[in-house]
Amino acid sequence: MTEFDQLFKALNIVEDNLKEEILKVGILQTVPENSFIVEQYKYIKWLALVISGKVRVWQENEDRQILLYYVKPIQTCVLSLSATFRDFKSIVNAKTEEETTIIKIPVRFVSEWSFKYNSWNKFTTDSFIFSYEDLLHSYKNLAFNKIDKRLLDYLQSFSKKNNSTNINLSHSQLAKEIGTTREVISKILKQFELAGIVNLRFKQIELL
Amino acid sequence: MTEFDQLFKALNIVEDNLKEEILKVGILQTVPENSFIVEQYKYIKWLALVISGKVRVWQENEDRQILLYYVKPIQTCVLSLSATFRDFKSIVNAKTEEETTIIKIPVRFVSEWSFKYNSWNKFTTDSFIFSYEDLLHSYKNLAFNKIDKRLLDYLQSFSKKNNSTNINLSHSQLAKEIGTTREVISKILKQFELAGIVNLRFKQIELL
DNA sequence: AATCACTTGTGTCAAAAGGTACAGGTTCTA
DNA sequence: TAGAACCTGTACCTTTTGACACAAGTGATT
Repeated sequence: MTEFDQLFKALNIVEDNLKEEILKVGILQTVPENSFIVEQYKYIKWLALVISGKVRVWQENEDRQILLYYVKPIQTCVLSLSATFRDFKSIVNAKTEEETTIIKIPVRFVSEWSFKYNSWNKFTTDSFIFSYEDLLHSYKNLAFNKIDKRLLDYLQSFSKKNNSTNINLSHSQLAKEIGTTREVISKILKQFELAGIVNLRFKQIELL
Repeated sequence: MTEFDQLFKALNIVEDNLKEEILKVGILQTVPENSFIVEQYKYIKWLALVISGKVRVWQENEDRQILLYYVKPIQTCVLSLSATFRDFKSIVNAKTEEETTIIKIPVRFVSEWSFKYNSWNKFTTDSFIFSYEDLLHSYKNLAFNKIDKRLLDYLQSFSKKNNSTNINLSHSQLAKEIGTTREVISKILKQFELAGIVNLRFKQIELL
């Protein structure tokens, strides 16, 4: 099965015309690790659909940064999507964290198709809805929970997603995801260890 | 001009068929102050479009709450909108803060029209995009800025929206919007006054 | 003018989180 | 095997924010 077929299947694209159009204008591309897919303040020319790999999307200030979400197969970055509807600049950064295969669609087709093809319309709408709720969840989490709770949540959902109780992340990586400093993470993890919640090893955290 | 005509004009609805449909199924309603439009965890049956008045949308925890946004004329609550696309429960609360006139559309039409009518499609898409960026802005603000900066931002944008340097809000109302306590607001406002940024009067803050 | 509900001001203390500094551990590679 | 680069642990201090307590001001109503 080609990458395009995977895409059609995952997005429930049944219209032959749409398939044809996607095959005609879509560009399959494999991007190495640590490459920027979109950069803050730059114009977006393509909508990238991730077929395999992983893309990290975040925003940054002068000194700190905050994770917004990861784009995984088969998804797209909502913020690129929203930019394509307005032919606008990106307000976030997105960078591959592994070798990633994407299908690129020139922006001008994206909004056109959403009115022309039902399945594409559903895909864009669902992307917005899903992402909005995801961001809302993060916002609520940030507003109501202290760092220890947020860290524990992060570890648990990470473990769940990767189907392993071993989390191979350094303290500074965790700090970057959660939006705090390395020392704070180290201290809290130590508390967790004393409380019997985790085992700490070099670059590895085991959830108990 | 009727409320429906106002709506058509504001949303650039030109299709006669769509106008007809809206007139047929839409219900014009005037809601008194402090009424719930949607309640957290309850099913959404109608999409409410605000014609005049003001609706506050927020989320709450056990003890605290956090403002998400206000729905003003002519807008709709994105979260209701997203719920209508999935016929789902509300994850927020929305309550009128003034007497508010709304047009209610039964949910099943909302997604149907978005594929059928270009202007409706544009309206829903724009609502999602606008709201997403709005929420993103709030998220970033919460993540990177301290309370004094957030308070000042709030005051300035409030003043801008209402076209007046006088802000008639009590300290506890401000605390509720920003997600902190009344005392913290009082102290920060006092600092602002000493710094010559504001004048404080009873239930009124003048931005200088 | 007395009362009530609400608002504002402020002092003290505690908790949460961040910043600095430094010691020492692990891994890799030249 | 000696760095270099990165990771972890922790002590100490500061800033930010929140919690509690209480005094006093304002406006409306009776």
